[in-house]
Amino acid sequence: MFLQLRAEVEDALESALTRLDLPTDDLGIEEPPADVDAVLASSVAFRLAGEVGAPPPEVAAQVADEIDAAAFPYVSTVATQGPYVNFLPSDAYFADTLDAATDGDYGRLPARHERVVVEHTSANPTGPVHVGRARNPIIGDAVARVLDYAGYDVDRHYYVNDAGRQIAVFTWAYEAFDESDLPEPERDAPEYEMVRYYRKGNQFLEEADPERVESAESEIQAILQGLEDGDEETYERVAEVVDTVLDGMCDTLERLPAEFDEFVKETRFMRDGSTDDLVGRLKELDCAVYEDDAWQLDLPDFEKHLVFLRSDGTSLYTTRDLAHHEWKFENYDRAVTVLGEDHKLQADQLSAALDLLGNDTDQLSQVFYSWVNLPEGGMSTREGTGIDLDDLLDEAIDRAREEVESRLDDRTRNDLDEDDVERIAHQVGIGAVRYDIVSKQPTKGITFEWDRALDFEAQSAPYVQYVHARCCGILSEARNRASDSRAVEPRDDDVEDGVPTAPDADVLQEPEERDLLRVLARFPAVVETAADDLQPHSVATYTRDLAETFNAFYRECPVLDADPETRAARLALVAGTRHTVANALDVLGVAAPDSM
RNA sequence: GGGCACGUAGCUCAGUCCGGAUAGAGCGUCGGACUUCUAAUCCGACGGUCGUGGGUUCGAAUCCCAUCGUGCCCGCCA
Repeated sequence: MFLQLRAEVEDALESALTRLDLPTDDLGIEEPPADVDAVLASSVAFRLAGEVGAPPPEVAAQVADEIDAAAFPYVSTVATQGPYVNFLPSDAYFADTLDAATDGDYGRLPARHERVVVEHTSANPTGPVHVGRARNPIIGDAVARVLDYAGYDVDRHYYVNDAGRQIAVFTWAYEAFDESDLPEPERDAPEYEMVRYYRKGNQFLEEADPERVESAESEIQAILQGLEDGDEETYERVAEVVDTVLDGMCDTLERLPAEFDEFVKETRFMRDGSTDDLVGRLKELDCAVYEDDAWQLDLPDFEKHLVFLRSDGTSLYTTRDLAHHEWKFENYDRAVTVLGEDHKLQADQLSAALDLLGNDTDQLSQVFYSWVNLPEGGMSTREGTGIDLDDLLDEAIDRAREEVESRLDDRTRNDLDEDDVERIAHQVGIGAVRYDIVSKQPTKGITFEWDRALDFEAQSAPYVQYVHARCCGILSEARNRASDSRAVEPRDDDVEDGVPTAPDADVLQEPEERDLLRVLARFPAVVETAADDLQPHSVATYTRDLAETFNAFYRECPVLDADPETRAARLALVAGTRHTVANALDVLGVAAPDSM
């Protein structure tokens, strides 16, 4: 509704200014502060005061006079407040909001028939997923979800770096060392078992005798060369390591949840010849130079050259990534990549090179986030420093379970069985971890601290999830009472699952009811903006706003014991809130518990 | 040295891209509210030179310049 109202306000202002013979390039539309009744306002009078030769409040009055509110279904009144022109919503605005929100798909925007690929995580398959990396799947998955809600046709890709030196080291180490030389794995999972070879191999290369290191290096080099030459046996050796570790990592990522439609391997673009083809085209570019026996690009606006072919004739990660991106452009209308801030320069160079190759780089958007560090520094798979994501999630679930159980004791509730407790512990524990990360601007630095990451108070997931549980509680109670009364009186045809299908929004006149409807009305616009800006965290901000507004309604407006007409309308409002909270949390990838 | 990000209440953050109505939350502190549709809730109080200094503007947390602090990057690694 908000989107339509905004369109009406634009229309109203534009035509009014045109009739007054004033410029319409900046309508000054904004959302007024909370204590103003209007849903939208315009500050255009400030700008036009000079031109008109009158003080802003007078200009505002002229503009307001020129608008006929009756011509716009969702505008009831156009009023000035000092220099501002305020647009107040009509009854139809509230009625249609109530109606729209009771749809389970509320917040999903019409299909755009545009294919988007969201690439995220893409962590090297070298070991367990640690918390330092966890921001990528959480933000990436939320970006994919918000685009999905906004009507895009979304695919999620994990780009698998299976051709780099680290993977060659890993493959060598896996084949060279015996399990009896390794420490016990930290968990009974493939990536925890495998990472021991990786760490052992790296340690060996740093500490062993020079001759032994040299012989290891030649084996590693042979693996790299085998991949470059398209040797089938080498691919298989590497794939065994990569696939095993990746499977384990994905089990962890699924817990968030973060799932992928496709795992795109880097070697794919070596095997299908597209990297060779790309190298040929790069050499033809005007800025291509051959220096120090290597082919490089002298990119404008970049200080350093970008090497795309080594002196030994092998390709680099960036070269393959160029082929990878051209492949994305062929198959999708848009490509979004979620990357750590340390990849910023590389991403800019990639973009510049793609542009020179004749691609439309407007199709490519990159979302950057800063690393999660420990108070004592960064996390590293190779060195084994860091908090495993599995441990964080387990701890979160344990703490959530304690919370649920202590509440059970306090309230002597008997409506939850063991399965319920376990389900709630998972939803709340994982939701809290995820919400904590997705609700912040990705560019802000985060230092990991257990107590802060697992704080269930504060502005966290449980606060919002609780609103969903409350809504479900009211609705299920309404159903119970409806089924009790059905024995004596016939079921009302206008009632579905205890919720009236055609409620009368006009009876919702309490300020708390109106405020809630206003917030509900904004949800589709929030989704649209979050998708346009690739900023899912703004949806998290919205969920807090919605939860707070619902809690005020909950305090002031009894639902089940109200008179029948009010009860019906309020039930619809609760149902609408439930869908909105559930969908907003779904955009963030956070579960919405039916009870807590 | 160069580039990019970040700096808002004691702490953690919205708001900044696209300038507008007394800068909003939560935590913590202090004080209140459960015979009521779930108190993981709500209400109140205290708390801010929006890093600093200039500039643009009728108007700046928001735009520009400078400066300080922190992080990241500047490899024939990925």
